[in-house]
Amino acid sequence: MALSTQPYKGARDFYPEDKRLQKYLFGVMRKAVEKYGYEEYDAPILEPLELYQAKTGEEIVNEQTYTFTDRGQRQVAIRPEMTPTVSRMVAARRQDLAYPLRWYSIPNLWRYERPQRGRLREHWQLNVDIFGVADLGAEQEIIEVADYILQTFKAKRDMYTIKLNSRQLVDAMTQDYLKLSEVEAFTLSKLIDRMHKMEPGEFIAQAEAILSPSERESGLSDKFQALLQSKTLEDLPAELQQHASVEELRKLITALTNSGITNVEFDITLMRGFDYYTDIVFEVFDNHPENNRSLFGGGRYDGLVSLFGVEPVPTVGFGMGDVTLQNFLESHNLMPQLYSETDVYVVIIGEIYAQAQPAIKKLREMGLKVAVGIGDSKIDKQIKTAVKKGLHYAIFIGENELNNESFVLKNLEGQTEEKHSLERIVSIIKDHRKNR
RNA sequence: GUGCCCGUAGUUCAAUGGUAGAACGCCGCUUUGUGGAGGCGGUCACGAGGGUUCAAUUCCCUUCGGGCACCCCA
Repeated sequence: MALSTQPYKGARDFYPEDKRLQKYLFGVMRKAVEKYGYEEYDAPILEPLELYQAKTGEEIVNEQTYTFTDRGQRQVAIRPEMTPTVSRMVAARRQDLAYPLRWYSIPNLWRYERPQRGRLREHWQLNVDIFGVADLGAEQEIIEVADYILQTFKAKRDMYTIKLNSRQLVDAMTQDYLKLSEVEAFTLSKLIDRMHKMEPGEFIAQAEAILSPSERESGLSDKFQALLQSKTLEDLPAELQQHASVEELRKLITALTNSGITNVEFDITLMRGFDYYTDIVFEVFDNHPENNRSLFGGGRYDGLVSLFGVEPVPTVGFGMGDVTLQNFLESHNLMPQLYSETDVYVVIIGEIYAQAQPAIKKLREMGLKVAVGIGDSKIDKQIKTAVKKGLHYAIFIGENELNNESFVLKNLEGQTEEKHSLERIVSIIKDHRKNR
């Protein structure tokens, strides 16, 4: 029985053309976030399991995290997300760092799931966080950065919507306004998270199941449903309008709108999966009918750093997954044509490989990325190889060329050939590289 | 973990209760200093196991693999 050539379930092989795409995506991300002064960090893919047990969210830790016991009997997890790790790093140097801290990373993360569209077991996720800013300026900047990245990918505003909510508003709603117990409030928040995926009747039935009999009788269910109909902050009941979080959301929406980000809206049903969010949360939704889903999101998590026994550090951040981003870009036709890194293929004619070396070396010294047709004596095969690799140019080097110091430059797309000196060839190819 | 769909050449697909075809690809030849056109030739497949049957790639079951949705989430 031969070995399988398939990659591990839910993980991807990156062939050169795939890696090229990944490099493009990551390159755009890096360039965008660095424009805002964010610095790259990294960390191990393995962490002690208990790092995730405190705040990540029950299901993710218990059922979706890859774990094993190492030879020293330690419980080890393959990181399912980056936020606990970066919080650990900040806590470790809590006193030494220059706040506000602007950090980013593009780690690969693992979750044991059944793969499907937009979700695999291994994915790469841009994590962007700002540490040490307690006021709304942090949310504003983080959302601006998130938006800027999409803009850099040439997305238009009608392609996506940025939805905002506040965990504090949700708490005020469930605990103060509806007077639910903490357990009921938590269960209800998870249910609200799924509201848009359910039939209204089904949703009501499940919501009522959470409430106690006396709560049902006092008409709480109606009150609750009316609440969820709120499409804007102004639709909220007067009692809730007084809550500080409403004013915060209002300020944030105004600030973002003023800076040109007009596709933001309040969404009372937005929850986010992680338990560590403490205040404002946001999520970016794809508006494309074929890919109508959450793309990525984030929010404020002021309590994580202090889990490591140091003074709290207020934090806002988000994580953008590569798989969903790719779906987004494909749905909206925003994927660019990508080319090989290699500039030119040298076709060797005859047994002159050794004699051709100085010319090849010169091409590289003058700045070209040069692949040489070794291993094949036949010219047609060498040309075919270059075409198949998607290169634009081939240079022929044979006895005549070496004697005359004039080389045939073949444009593999236009099927044209010109004879030039090496210097001239290099400048032609460099021009082409610049313009594509 | 639950549900639905699907496993046939390298790839995308087809047909059939009597052991399979195409397209593209690949290899060779078609002027041994020129590819992508055309021509000729060639290469390569029924995921695995069991059952029903005279006979299974086809029907049934199991298993493995893949896809999609749910759960959850990026």
